[in-house]
Amino acid sequence: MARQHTTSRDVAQRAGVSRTTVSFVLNNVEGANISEDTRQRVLAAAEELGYVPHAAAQVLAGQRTQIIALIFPWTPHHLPTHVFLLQVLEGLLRVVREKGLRLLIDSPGDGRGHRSYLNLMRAKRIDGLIVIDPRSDDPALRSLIDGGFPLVLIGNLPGMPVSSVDVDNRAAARAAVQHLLDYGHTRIACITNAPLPSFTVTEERLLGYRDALEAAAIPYDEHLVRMGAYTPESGFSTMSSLLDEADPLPTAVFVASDVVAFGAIAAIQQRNLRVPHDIAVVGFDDVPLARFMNPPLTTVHIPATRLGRQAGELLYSLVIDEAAAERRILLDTQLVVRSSSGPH
Amino acid sequence: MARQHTTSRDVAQRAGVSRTTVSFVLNNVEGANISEDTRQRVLAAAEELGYVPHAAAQVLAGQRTQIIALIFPWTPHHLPTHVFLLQVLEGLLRVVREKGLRLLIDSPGDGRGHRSYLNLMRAKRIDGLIVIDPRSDDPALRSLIDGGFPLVLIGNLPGMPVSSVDVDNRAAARAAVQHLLDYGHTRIACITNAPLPSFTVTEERLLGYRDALEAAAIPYDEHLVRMGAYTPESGFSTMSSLLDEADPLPTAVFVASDVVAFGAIAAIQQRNLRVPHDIAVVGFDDVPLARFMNPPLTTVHIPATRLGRQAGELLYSLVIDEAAAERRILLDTQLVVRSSSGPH
DNA sequence: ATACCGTACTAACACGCGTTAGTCAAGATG
DNA sequence: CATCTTGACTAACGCGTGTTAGTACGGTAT
Repeated sequence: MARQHTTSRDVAQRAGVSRTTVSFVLNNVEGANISEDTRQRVLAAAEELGYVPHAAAQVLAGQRTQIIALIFPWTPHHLPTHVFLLQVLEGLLRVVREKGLRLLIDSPGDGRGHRSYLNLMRAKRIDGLIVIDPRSDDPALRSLIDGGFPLVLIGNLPGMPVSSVDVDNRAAARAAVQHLLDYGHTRIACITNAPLPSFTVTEERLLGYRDALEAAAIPYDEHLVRMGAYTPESGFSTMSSLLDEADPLPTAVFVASDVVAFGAIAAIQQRNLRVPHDIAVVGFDDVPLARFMNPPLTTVHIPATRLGRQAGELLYSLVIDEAAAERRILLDTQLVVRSSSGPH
Repeated sequence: MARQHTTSRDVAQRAGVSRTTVSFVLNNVEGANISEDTRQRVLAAAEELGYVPHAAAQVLAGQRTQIIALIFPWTPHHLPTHVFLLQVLEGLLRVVREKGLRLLIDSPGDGRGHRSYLNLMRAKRIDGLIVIDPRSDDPALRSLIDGGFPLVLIGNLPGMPVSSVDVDNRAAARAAVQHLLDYGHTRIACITNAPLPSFTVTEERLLGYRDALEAAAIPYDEHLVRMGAYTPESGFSTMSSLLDEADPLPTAVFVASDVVAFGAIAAIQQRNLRVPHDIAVVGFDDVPLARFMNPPLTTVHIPATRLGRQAGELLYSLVIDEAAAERRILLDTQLVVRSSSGPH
């Protein structure tokens, strides 16, 4: 069996040169003087033997791993509805491919010790990582930042010296609610996501909601604010409870996440209320399916693919240039008006 | 700066023992006789120094990489609508976590040479891999199989000696169409996915469609069969063309993929036709959002999460036990009847 | 008294690569 | 002629681990 890894020694032997020469040739080392003749001999030998350098050996000899990691906060259970991840992957995989890297994915989970994604860096398994929706109380993140590891956030972590790519969630949410105000709505409910205190994203969107109301001099009514949990099911149930309990009913709802909005719309329609006629709905994310819903969903477009791409490129620059300074990039959002929202 | 990796030598020095002893202690080597006293000293030293073994060095010394890869055939561009991937990830990440592995993801793309996922194995970067929707004309797959690398398919590759986890797409599609026949429909259109000849999945679903028609003695009408492309957009446009050209209109459509069905439904509704009243729709996949559509989508449930889990466990057994025989696992599907289908 | 044996360790090798510091011959220079 | 450069290579080290083959030694059996 050819179960034996062919090593650079095999190539050297076949080409009748030393292992060093093989290394020089295959890595196109600048200062090395290799005659064109032997160069070709080495290349031919490597080709014939199907030589592929042993990754671990290269790493150990001081090279980079050529692997970066993407860490996302969603547990496996919640994953299937997080289309956002796919969009980020689209952008990120493009960069990864361009740069000849590989991508490892993981979620922090409860992963203490060995399982922690912090160990990915400590064990030098990866060159750097991207963390989506970082939690401010994550100790692993602190260690990474303190350790000076190449790290890019998708989201933000106020006050920490770390590179990030993000959107202005607060302003975007405010614009979405403003859109409803412009339509004449004054009784506007809000379904945001789980109140994990350290997830800044949902909090910011809630703040944007309050900003808009405040600017319109509409008092904040906590009975109109509910917490979903990233899933359409949670949208369905929280909207249902809202319809049960709110009196009078809201005439519009701002839902801080499209997939949750899908569930909310289903709940509204199940009661034979019509969207947007009886209740207008605005979502957040502009998931690919949003425009194919019935009715097509008015929502805030987040350039998720570009977030992924920019994060990848930023991380790459950090990996290549260790002295690179931290950078914070803010991408634009855009309100996409479709048919789920309308005049009061 | 503590930019220096702490090695097992450091631990040895601090505990006042040899590096070998450190290795014995930390790996709980069976035959080694280590006194409880020094054992504790070593453990303490490792803890104090925050020692984490260098992954590459471990691999080079003959250990496994503890990394497996998931290869999926969708280009970045098509990724965002492939919720199926997220579902598979849900199951797979669970296994990966249980076994203490890491997961690397990639798509074959056009990746020749260095970029090919084949090189992941050749460079010994991973211990094994899972390939979704394998193409029979993929040369990398052949090499992997011939090379005896640990490999599990999600999907199938008839006639190849390789482990796989799959569902019976043909039977499931047949059941879905039979459901429409039972409702009294006789003019049933079909929207399946791109006719890449080597993707067996879509072909099988089309065959199931034909099986059902044939059993009901309904002639196959190629004008009622269209090719989508995995996206809601493609569902929208193919359905639109079907509505333009088919005469008389079909009273039901079998769409071989939920996300495409969403687009198709949008196209139907845009013409002020009603689902299921004017045209009944049955999808395939039972994506998490299917039951929250308007109307809720009748579809074939695929246990995608379990596909991921089983594939992971199967792969793990192949990695651990090199002599393990190939296995083919077939999971059950189930028709989920909701409101997008109804009587003629 | 000598051979033996289990306990508690350690020296040294191998894994496969990148790379630094050479070697050696041929030609150029003083 | 002696010295220096240059071209074309190679011997040998280090990366950090796992592991095999040993060493030293106190205590038993013969």
